[in-house]
Amino acid sequence: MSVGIRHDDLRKRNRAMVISAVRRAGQPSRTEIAATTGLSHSTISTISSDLIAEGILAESKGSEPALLKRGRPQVGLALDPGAATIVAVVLSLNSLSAAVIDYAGNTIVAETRRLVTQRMQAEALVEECIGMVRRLTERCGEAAGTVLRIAVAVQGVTDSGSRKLLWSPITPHDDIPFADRLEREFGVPVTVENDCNMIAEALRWRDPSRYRDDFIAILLSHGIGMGLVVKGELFTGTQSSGAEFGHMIHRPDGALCRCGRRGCIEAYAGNYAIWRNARLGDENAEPLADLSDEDIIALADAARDHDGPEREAFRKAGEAIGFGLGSMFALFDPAPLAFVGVGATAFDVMEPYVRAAIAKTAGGTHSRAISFDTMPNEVPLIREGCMMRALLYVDDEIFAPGTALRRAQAGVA
Amino acid sequence: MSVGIRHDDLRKRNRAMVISAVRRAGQPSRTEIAATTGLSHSTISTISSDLIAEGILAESKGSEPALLKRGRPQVGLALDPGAATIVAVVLSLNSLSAAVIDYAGNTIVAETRRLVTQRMQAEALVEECIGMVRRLTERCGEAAGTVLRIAVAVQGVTDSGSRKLLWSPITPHDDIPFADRLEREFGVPVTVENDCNMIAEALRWRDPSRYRDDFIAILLSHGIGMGLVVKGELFTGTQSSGAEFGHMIHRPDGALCRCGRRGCIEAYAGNYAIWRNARLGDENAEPLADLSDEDIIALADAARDHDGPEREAFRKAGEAIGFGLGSMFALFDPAPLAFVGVGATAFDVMEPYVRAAIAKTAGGTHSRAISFDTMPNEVPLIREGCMMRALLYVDDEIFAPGTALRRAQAGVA
DNA sequence: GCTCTTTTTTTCGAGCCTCGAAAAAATACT
DNA sequence: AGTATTTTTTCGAGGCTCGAAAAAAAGAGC
Repeated sequence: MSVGIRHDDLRKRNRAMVISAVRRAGQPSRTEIAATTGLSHSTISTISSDLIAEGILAESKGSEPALLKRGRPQVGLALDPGAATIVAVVLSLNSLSAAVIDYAGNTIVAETRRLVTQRMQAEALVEECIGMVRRLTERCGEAAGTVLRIAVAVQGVTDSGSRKLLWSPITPHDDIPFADRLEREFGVPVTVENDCNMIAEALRWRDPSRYRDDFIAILLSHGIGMGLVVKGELFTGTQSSGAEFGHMIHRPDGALCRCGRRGCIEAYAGNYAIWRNARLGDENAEPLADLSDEDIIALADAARDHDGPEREAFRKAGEAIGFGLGSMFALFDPAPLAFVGVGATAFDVMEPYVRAAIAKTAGGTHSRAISFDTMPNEVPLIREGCMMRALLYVDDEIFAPGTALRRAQAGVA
Repeated sequence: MSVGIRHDDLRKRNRAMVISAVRRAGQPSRTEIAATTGLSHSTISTISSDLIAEGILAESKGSEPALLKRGRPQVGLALDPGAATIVAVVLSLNSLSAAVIDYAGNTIVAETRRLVTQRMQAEALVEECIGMVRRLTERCGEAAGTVLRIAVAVQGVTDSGSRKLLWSPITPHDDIPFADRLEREFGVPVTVENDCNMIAEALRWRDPSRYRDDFIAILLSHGIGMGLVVKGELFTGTQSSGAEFGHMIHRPDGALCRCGRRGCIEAYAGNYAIWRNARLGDENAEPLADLSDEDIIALADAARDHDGPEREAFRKAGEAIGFGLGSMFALFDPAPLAFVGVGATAFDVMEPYVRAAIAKTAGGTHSRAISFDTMPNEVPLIREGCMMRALLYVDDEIFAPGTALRRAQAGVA
C-alpha cells in the first residue's frame, strides 16, 4: 500500500515540478513556471533560487532580445549544462555507439563503432560498452560535470528493473547483467532499456502535442518492436520490458517465427518474413539472420510497381499488423501510431491492408480516425530517448530530492 | 502536466491514507495505522480524532476481548456505519437488483426483479433503475445516513468517464446515459461501471494476497468479459471501459461473433459459441440470444464423459482463450487469473487446451507458473465490487478532502 | 531627464502540517 | 498498591506554501 506523505516530500515534489517545467519549456520565466505548476509565485521564487544556488538552474541572460513589453522583463531560467553529465549508450545489431551529454542535453563527445555482435561472447559485449564509455569520459576529462547516470538502450527484452538484457536478437546469449557490470566499473547508477521504449520516450519530447498521454511506437525492422505509452506512462511489463507486440499471435500454429514459435505477428511482418514470403514463398523457411535495408526497399519498390509475390508479402505483413493492432485496441482504445524503422519506408504499401484488417476488428469502430505517422530512421530516436531517460532520472532522483537526500546518502556512505 | 502540491493536499492525502487503512484492516488501532502508513503517531492521532469528530470513524469498544497484553490496550478504529450510505445497482440480462448499503459495507435493504431487458426501450430500463432506487431509499427512510453515491454495474461497454452505457448485449439500444439520468433524479453523483471491472474490484477485497497489483478476471458466460488490474490499478481504456478480451482476434476472418465481426475469441469461447460448435457444428450459425446455465453444464458433462463434438467444442474454446491470453501476455507479463461465471464450472474441461495454447506463445515461457482460479457465480462478485467502488469514492472524494472541500462546495452552491 | 505605469520578482508574516519527545492514560504483573 | 509496559495525546519546533506588500526593472509620456 502506498505510504503517507511526509512534510519533506512536499518540497521534493515541487522541486521536481519546477525542474520538469524548465526542461519542458526551455527558458520559462518564474511567472510562467508558476502558471504551469499552479504553485504560488513566492514558492517558485524560493525553489528556483535554491536550484540556482545549487548550480542546477541558471538565469539565461541576454538570449531573449527583450520582448518590447512594458514592465520588468522576464528572466528566463534554463538548465545549467554543467550541473551534471550523463552517458547514453546504444547497442544494436553489429553496432555500438555512445555519447557523453551535458545536463541541458548537448552532446559533448560521441563515438560509434561496428561490432559483430552475434559472434561475440556476452562478456565481450559488456567490455566493449565499458571500453567505449571509459574512452569517452576520459576524452572530456574534467571539462564536463560529473557523470551521474548511464543508460544503455538495447534491442531486445530487458527485465522490469532495467538491470539485465534478458533476450536479444543481437546475441545468442541470455541474461547479460549490463547494469551490474557497468555500475561496478563506473560507480554510477546504470539502466538497460528496451530500444522501442526509448523511441516512445523520444517521441513525446519531439512532438508533445501529438505524442502525449496515449500513443504507440512500432519499430518495423528485422523484427517488430513496440513502445507503448498509456495514460502518460511508459507501459512496461511486471517482469520484463513488456509490449512485445511482434509476438502476439496472428495465426495460431501459423508461420515460423524467429523466436521458434509459430504464428507471431513478426513471422509475417518482420523484414525476414516479408523477404521470405516474397522470395521463397515458404512461410516456414528458416528466418534469415539479417537483411540489408536495400533489400527491403527493393521489395517495396517491386510491390508498388506490379502485382506479384512482393505485393502479396506486404499484404500479409499489413494484415498481420492490422489484426494485431485490432486485438490490442480491444484491450485499450486506439491511440496515435508512429511506425519507425526501415519498414516505415514501405508502409505506404502496407497501409491499405493494415486499415482493412483493423476495420474488421472491434477496435476498428473508429479506424478512420486512427492516424499513422512514419519515420524511417530509428537510430536518432533511440539515442534521444536514451538521453532523456538518463536526464529525467537525474532530474527526479538526484536533483529533486536535493541536499536533504544527498546529506542522507553521505550519512550512509 | 501534473500540478504542484499545495499544502492542504497533504492533509487530504493523509486523511485518505487513514480512512483506507481502516477500511482495509477492519479495526486497526492508531498504532497499527501509523505503522502501515508510515506517518508518525502524533499525525495519526490528530487525523483520527478529526475523523471521529466528523462522524466518519468511531472507536469500536468492547468488540475485541482484550488481548491479554500488558500496557494500555489498543483501541480499534472502525468506519462509522452511519457516516453515509451508498446504493449499488446491478443490471444484467433480464435481471435488475439494487441494495442500499451503509458506510461500513452492510446491506440495509435490497431488491431483485426480473425484466425482459432485450425487449425494453432504453428509457424504460433507466426508469426501472430509478424506480427501484427510489423504492429502496424510501424504504429505509431517515434511518440510514444520506446517500452520497450511486454505482451501477452493467454488462457491456461503458465510456471512460463512467457516464454512459455505450453498448451492451442486454439491450439493442446504444449510448444510454444512465449517470446523467440518475443524477438528475437523485442529486447524487452516479457512475456506470463495467461488470467485469467490478468483479476485479471485488477480488482484490476478497483475497488481497492473491489479487493485489496485477491480476486478471475473466468472465466466461454468454459472452467473454475481462477485468484487468495492472500495477495496482484497474485498467480501463481512454475512451471506454476497456479490456474487451472477448473481442481480440483469435482467427482472422474466422467464426461469426455476436458482435457481427469474425474470429473474435468470444466466437469460440462464449457459451453460444460452444453450444453452436457442439450442437450445430457450424461456427457461422447465427448466435443464440441466450442459453441456460444447465445447457452449458450438460455440454461440459458430455465432454467429460466421452470424446465427441462437445469435447471438440470445449477444445476450440480453450484454444481461443489460451492463444488470446498468450497474446495478452506478450504485452504485459502473466498474472494470476480468475475465471468467473458459468463457464468456470466447465473450466476443468478446457484447462488442458488453454495451457497447451499458452505454451505455444511468447507469454507461455512460464506457463506452468500461471495459476488459474475458478468461481462459478459472478453475481455476488459484481455486487460486491460495485459496492466497493461506491464506498471508495466516498472515502477518497468526499471524506478525505474533509471540511475544506465541503466549505468550498457550499460556497459554490 | 524625470516621473508614471506596468510587469516581474522578492520579501515577510501568517497559517498549516508533520514530527519527535515527553506526558498522560490504561492495563497486566508482582 | 506499586511498577512495568504499551498506547495515545499533548506540546513546541521546524518546514512549507500562500497572499499581500514591497522592491526591482523596464517602457511610456512629457
